[in-house]
Amino acid sequence: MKKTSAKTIGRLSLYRLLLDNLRRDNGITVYSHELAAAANCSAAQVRRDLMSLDYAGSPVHGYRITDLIESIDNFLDHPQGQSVALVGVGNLGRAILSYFRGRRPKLSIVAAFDDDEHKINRVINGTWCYPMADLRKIVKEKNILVGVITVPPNAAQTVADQLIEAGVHGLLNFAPARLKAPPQVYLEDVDMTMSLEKVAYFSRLRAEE
Amino acid sequence: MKKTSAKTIGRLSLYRLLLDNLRRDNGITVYSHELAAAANCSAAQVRRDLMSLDYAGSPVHGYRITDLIESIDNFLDHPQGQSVALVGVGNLGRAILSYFRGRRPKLSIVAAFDDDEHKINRVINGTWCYPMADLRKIVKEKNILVGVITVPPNAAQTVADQLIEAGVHGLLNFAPARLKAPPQVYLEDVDMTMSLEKVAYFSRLRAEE
DNA sequence: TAATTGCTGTGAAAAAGGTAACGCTGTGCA
DNA sequence: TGCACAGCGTTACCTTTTTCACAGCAATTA
Repeated sequence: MKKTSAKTIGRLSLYRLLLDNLRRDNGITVYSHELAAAANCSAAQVRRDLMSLDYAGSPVHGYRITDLIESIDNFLDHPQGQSVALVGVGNLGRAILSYFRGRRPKLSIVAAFDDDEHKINRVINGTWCYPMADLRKIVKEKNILVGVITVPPNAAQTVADQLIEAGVHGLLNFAPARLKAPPQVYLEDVDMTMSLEKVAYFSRLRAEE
Repeated sequence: MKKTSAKTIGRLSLYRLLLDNLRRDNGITVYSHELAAAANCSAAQVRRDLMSLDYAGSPVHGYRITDLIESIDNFLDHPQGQSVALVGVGNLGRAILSYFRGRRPKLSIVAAFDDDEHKINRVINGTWCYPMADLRKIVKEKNILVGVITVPPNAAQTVADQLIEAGVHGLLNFAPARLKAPPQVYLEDVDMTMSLEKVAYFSRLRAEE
């Protein structure tokens, strides 16, 4: 069994989203080129990505939407579901709590953490907010493997260390800082400044033509 | 002159952030391997990325921090500054308005748009919020080249079309949907669901070892 | 002065990622 | 029936991106 690249994993997640939309519109089957058009990529790309799954489409009818979704679910999701913790209940943290609320049945933010007395020990945007001091205990209790970091950049590394020490194996970092983590921890940065500056740069190039 | 890849542009933006931190800590010079350590990449990568700039480091002292920052500024920023519009002042939109507020002098969100009567015609998180009907007029008036989309997914394409029609050449899309845009528009998606699912997948793999 | 050191810039090699092409299969139609 | 077709899975190829390796250079040391 050969391992699947992070890019492919990302696209599988995207395909699932698009397939959910198609199913909602009462679609039954879909061809690779249709999925490709929806995903802004090539049909060959789609077919290649789907090779990671143990589901084969029909050359005649394409892929059965429900079956394909189920295959992606089996591949991406943990059967018992996975719990996520979010640290830093500021503007961005709260927005993300709302954003993910109910989005994926098998992957939900089950605990938020902050230091602010006005935020702790109550429900914020649907999620209970604990004090930072309880982080280790709750992460272990709830068997949390994934941490989302939405604290200011100068606090990000400390928070990451605490999460890792508590047993987390994946971090999604929204703070504009690069974190150090041991190799057994998967680290993904969402750097909005970087993204915006990229868009600004290329929009200038395109506009000049 | 050979064109610079999107990945390199992103890393240049990252280097600038890291260099700003170093300068704040009274650093004078920096070696490629130091910058690489801070950026979680290789020294060769750093040196190659910096080849896009017309600034050369000294083999003995490395790079002068202020000079390097200035070179990146010259390369990435529009000399007169660039204006950005944000559409969709929900939870995420407001968080992003706060997030970017004052972060980059040459790149600022100068207008927000929404349809909600409670949000329009007033300042929200430091930015004036206009009704959607004024989008075309304001974008042209303020010479806005970049649009940030933080509306629900079913409205995203319509908003994108309006922005493009108004003359925008770059879109930063936060909605979980893939947008269609002509080739003269640069399109970047920030897909938080995808990112979280990627982290969840790999955290599971790492934890199993 | 001559040898040594450590880092830069850059060509060459390697790895990763994406595309094109082909054999295969089941269907529709003459 | 037999032929053309359309799309899948897969391999081979090509492009992009990253890493390796080394010449060159200024300071330092002997």
